[in-house]
Amino acid sequence: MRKIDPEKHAARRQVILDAAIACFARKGFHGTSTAEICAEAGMSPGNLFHYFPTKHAIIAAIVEEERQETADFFRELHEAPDLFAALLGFMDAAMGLAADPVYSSLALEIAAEAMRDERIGALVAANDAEMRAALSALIRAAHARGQIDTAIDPEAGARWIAALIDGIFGRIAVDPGFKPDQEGATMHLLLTRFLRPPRDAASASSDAAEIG
Amino acid sequence: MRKIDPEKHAARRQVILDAAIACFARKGFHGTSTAEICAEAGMSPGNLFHYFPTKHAIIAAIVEEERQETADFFRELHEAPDLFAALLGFMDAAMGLAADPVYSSLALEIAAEAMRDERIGALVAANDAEMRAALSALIRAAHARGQIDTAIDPEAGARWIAALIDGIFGRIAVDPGFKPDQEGATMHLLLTRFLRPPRDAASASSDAAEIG
DNA sequence: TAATTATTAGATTGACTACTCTAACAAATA
DNA sequence: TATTTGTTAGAGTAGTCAATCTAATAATTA
Repeated sequence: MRKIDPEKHAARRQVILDAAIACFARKGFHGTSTAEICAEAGMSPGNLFHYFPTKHAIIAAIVEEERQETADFFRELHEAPDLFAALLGFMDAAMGLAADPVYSSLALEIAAEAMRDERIGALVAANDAEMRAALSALIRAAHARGQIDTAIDPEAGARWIAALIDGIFGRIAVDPGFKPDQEGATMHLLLTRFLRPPRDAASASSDAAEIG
Repeated sequence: MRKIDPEKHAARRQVILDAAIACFARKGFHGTSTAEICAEAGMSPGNLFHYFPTKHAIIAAIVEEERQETADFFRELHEAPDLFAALLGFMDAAMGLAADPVYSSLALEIAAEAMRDERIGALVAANDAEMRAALSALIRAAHARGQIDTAIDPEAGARWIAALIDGIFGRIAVDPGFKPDQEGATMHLLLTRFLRPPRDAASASSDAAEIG
């Protein structure tokens, strides 16, 4: 008998995923036919459906791939001496990804699909929760080292940092004048003012008073 | 002969638009068939296509409707005595809209469609440019009154405020724990620290130094 | 009232959809 | 070598899609 070669199998799956990513970024999930993915991947529908049972399974695999990549990125982040600087580095990396039109189109498409299809929604929500958990852990560690203002609640801070990342992708989608490589300075200023510990106790408490 | 009654005509169009909004929010633009819109609107396809030549024209009309509403909102904003407070009010209103699942689904769907269809993309970009122009004008006026830090460039500031709004909708899409009515305080803190004039000149310049 | 035209219904069309089926081919084991 | 089984192709299926067409009806004006 013959056994399945896991490496070859995975490589073949990846060919399909890469083709699907290109198509979904170009025309969206529902705007792409399985025939188009077949053409991009250079294979027959019989072959494609040998590796994925449904079109839905393809986008689910893409979301899972995404999760892996984000998790890998965070694994290295905690070793940095200055955690606030590490956070800025993470945000710069997010800007770099957003600058890639394929990546940003895909991210937006997945977010939209998450609202329509609750199976995708659950996967995306899990990814997001994982990222926010890493971010709030980073904030907590930075609190201990005095690198981020303890007035910032770790969970709330993580949420708004995540919102800012979502916002970057939103800008790419609707604002052709938003150039990631020129917007880094303002983003750093925003994050610095939002998160950095105040120089003296008085100014921190007066900020808090203003938001009442 | 018989002339077209503009009021009746507009009302009938609105029935279709409202039905389409409900459908698009539920299942997305490409996930919704014209037959579904007909069912929701309670009319035949012949009738629907009497008022809109294509399905695309329907979503285009929805985007235009959106533009009107945003413009109306900004018209009143400039008369406020405290422009920073007015901005916070605007952001609170955005959070209120985002809390409506129909509105937020639709906004995300339109953003995703803007990346796929350049005709929609152009409409959405025009809306966004209009909103950012209003925001930067508000920042400039606030500069003159000392209500917003002059270290914030009006255009860059407007871009990142817009990014924050996009981010709110992103949170709604992927983070079920994001409750708009509980996140206002952190948002106000972020905006206050980002935009408010510093209490003394020294701290403003030291912020600037940190982002180098 | 007669003529005109806006409005509406609903069956229909041809293209397209995700996916299946059958069968051939290729590789690896016994 | 013989056999098993993973891999591939491509025609085919049942159904859906946006949009059209024909024709009937309702409202307005002359």
